[in-house]
Amino acid sequence: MKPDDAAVIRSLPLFADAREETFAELVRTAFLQRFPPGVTLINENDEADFLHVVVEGQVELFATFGERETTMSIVEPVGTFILAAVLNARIYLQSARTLQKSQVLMIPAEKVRDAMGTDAAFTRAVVTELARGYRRAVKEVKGQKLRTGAERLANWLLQRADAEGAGRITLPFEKRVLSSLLGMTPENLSRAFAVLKTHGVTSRGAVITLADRAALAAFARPDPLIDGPE
Amino acid sequence: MKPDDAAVIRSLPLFADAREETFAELVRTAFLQRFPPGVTLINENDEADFLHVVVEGQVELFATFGERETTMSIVEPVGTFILAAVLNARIYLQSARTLQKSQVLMIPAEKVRDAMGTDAAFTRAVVTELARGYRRAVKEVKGQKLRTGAERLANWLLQRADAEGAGRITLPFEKRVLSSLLGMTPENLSRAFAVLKTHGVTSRGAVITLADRAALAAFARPDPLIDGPE
DNA sequence: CGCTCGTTTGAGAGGTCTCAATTTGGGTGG
DNA sequence: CCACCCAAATTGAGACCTCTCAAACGAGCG
Repeated sequence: MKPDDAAVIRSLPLFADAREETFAELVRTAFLQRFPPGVTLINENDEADFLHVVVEGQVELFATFGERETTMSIVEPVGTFILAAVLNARIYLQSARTLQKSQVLMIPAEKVRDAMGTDAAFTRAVVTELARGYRRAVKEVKGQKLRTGAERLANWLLQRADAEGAGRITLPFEKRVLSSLLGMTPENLSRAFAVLKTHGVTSRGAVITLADRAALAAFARPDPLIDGPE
Repeated sequence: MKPDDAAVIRSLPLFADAREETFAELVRTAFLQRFPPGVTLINENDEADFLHVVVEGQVELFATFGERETTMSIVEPVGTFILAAVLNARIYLQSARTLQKSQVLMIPAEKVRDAMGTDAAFTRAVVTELARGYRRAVKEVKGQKLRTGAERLANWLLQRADAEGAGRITLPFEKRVLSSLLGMTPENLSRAFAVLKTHGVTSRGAVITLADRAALAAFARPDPLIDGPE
């Protein structure tokens, strides 16, 4: 691993407060691997062997039930995934596949658990990160149960626009993935976009333009208790 | 608080491994309050002041979006709620109200955070409990996105029947609450029960009978990665 | 006994899904 | 650089699921 990769990972909330020895030991025993797009990294039902850190690229977390499948989240640099399964030494609830050429750091689960026993600051960071993820999942449930598909899309667009600080968004992945992330079919996403056209949303390919933010917000009714990043 | 109440709380996974002083301090500064049914204990958007432990009765966690409302979970003795908000000193994402006459222990959030700094075993238990809740929430998302209403009901019934070890279930709360917990309307729950009639499910009032577990399971396709308790 | 509230049933509208047919747009190879 | 090609996206039709509104039913309680 390159020194600046290590520096970026070190700056993650999860590792920033850890002691030097703790971080060194975690990184020393970790593997940094490159993957082409479309590779399955983990399968639900497998034992949680590694904490994963996306250093480069894009990873999709998804879940299945019989033949049905849904996208649970997209992890981009620098983000971690399946912390909970690692901590409780459980099996994965979600599968993961690369959407782009990616670079992933894999830290042995055992080392993470060991580090918690010896580094209180790291443990505190783990708690904070876990609680953050927990709250994200709760918000996801709220969005799914309380909003329609078009509302979820509208709020996703608003959030994205705010993050990019513009009225023009470029989708970071295919619409098919977005539809699954929002809990609908690709066909339905198209129709949701058609609905939002009456609120100033136009799309050409992957480029979405929000002509009237206020009108879209009036429809979406964004709520920090559902849309907030944490 | 009565000594045996303290003993029950002490036996919770969250507190079982804590040092004696830690537990004593937490309980010493806590309030044990009784509430009649229908009382709102906390409101989403309020600051997280207390970790709540349901000692007796039944508490409903719910969330709202505009005029819409949905039940997030039901907490029964002895269970805790809103741990994540307490740990990260954030606002509540969910509201809570009593469904029955209840007794709730309220531990000041600050004391919980303090205890984590001084008691590593307690901290470890907090991590485990958090991760458990996180995984529960992920499973909830999976169920909502991957299953139909009737399927969610069927799996809920199977889980309940297994817990009670019988083919006959008595609903622990109103069907209205169950419908909201499962993410549908009361009318739709009735129709879901009608669907399950063809799979051996009959109901008279709050008493549900599963005549043919195998047939119901064939319809529900229970999955430990969605239905499991943790 | 009769009220009240939860539940059920019915009808109709809206939302979502599947299947199928086009259209679009990006990527590749000539 | 361009034409082709294929996957992704859109559009349409019909079925299914879910929601709302309304009314009837039933159980529990005063």
